[in-house]
Amino acid sequence: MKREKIKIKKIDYLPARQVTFSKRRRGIFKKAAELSVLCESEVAVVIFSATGKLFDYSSSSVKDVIKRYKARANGVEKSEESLELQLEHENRIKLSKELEEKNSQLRKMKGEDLEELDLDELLKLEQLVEATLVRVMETKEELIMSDIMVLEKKGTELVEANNQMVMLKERMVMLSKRNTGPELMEPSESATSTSCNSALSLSLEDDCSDDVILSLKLGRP
Amino acid sequence: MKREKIKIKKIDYLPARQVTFSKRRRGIFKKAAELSVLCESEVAVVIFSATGKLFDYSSSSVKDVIKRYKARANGVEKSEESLELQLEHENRIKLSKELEEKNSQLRKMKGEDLEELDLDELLKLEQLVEATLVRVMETKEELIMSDIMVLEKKGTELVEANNQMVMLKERMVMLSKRNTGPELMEPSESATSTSCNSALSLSLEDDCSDDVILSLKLGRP
DNA sequence: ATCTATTTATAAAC
DNA sequence: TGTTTATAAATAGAT
Repeated sequence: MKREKIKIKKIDYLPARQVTFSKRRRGIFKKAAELSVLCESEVAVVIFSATGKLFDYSSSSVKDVIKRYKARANGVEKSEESLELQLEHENRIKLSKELEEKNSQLRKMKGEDLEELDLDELLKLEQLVEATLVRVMETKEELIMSDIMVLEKKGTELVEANNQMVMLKERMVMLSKRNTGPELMEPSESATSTSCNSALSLSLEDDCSDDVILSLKLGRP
Repeated sequence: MKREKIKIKKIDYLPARQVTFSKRRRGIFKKAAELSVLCESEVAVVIFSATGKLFDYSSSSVKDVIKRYKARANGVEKSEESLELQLEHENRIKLSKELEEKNSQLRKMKGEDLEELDLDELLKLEQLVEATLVRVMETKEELIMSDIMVLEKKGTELVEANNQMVMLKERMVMLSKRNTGPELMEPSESATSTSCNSALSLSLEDDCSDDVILSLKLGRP
């Protein structure tokens, strides 16, 4: 199976010509579609086969593109356009430029197209990006601290709740001792709590496995 | 230098988009031209850039193709076409088919597309080609023989002319002997001539270098 | 506009 | 028409 370079002249052999026609036709339509998307342009392709069959493609509508073509090709000048249309056109141009500018800025903020910038602009961009970075880190710290405080508060509440439960249990044990004797007496401990600058480790334990057990962690992994 | 696959979506970066637009636009026009030539079809491409600039290409005339498109797209039926046009069309189709058939035959005579033929057809083609070959060889032989005969005739004439010249010369020598004495007497020879079936070799010589000298050859090298 | 590494299109064969 | 494959052609990115 080897594919040869072909000369661009009529393909004599009919079956080959038909196959080539349909392959290349699809190829052109595909290219036209790609161009219209990549570059936001309006494209129309009209093809008549040797036998007179019509094939067409358009990114929008062939007829619209033809209308537009005729308007242009017949030399319709700006003076003939309505004022409103002119204004619309100018407005669109202006908006496009603005959008382009924003796109450009955005890309630079993402570190793209930096080779377009001179040293001064690069320094400014650097400052801008650094400032952004600082704000981001600050915001992050704030959020973390806020989370920590929420958790510490919850932890405190839980410690409190745990202590109350422990006391409640002791009371229940004493009550049951009075009723059934002292042989079921158990030891009891107080809960502990630790915290450091950017990480919180909190643990509440009770010797008895069916008691309340809490373990919370927060920090950079 | 690395070229990446791109996604078919609007190119954000304006300069890149402009470059791509012009490259691909030319690409499509080229493909359209190739298709029209390879497959004898009529192709028109109309492109409006994002800024509204018009670019077009057509194998014939964009306007003609558009006319044809409109006639077709608007559902102009055959009944609306003139009778003359219908006849023209039918005639063209017929001629195209004939041409196609001739092309096909010609290609087979050149030994192309032979895989399309069955054994019977191949045998016929072989006979045809062999007959052609025989005729070609015969014609060639005839031509050669005719050339040989022409040359033999010319050779004979030249031998004759040479003999006459020799005789003339002898007479002149004799005449000069009578006037100046016998010391300048020279020898003289008769010419020789040989010929065989398909090659002729003819040579006429005289001992004296300023006499007539002829050497002719014809044959397969 | 020019240069190439790559991707894409496609001619030939099934 | 659809699929496959080796090769030609187009082209993205860089200059």
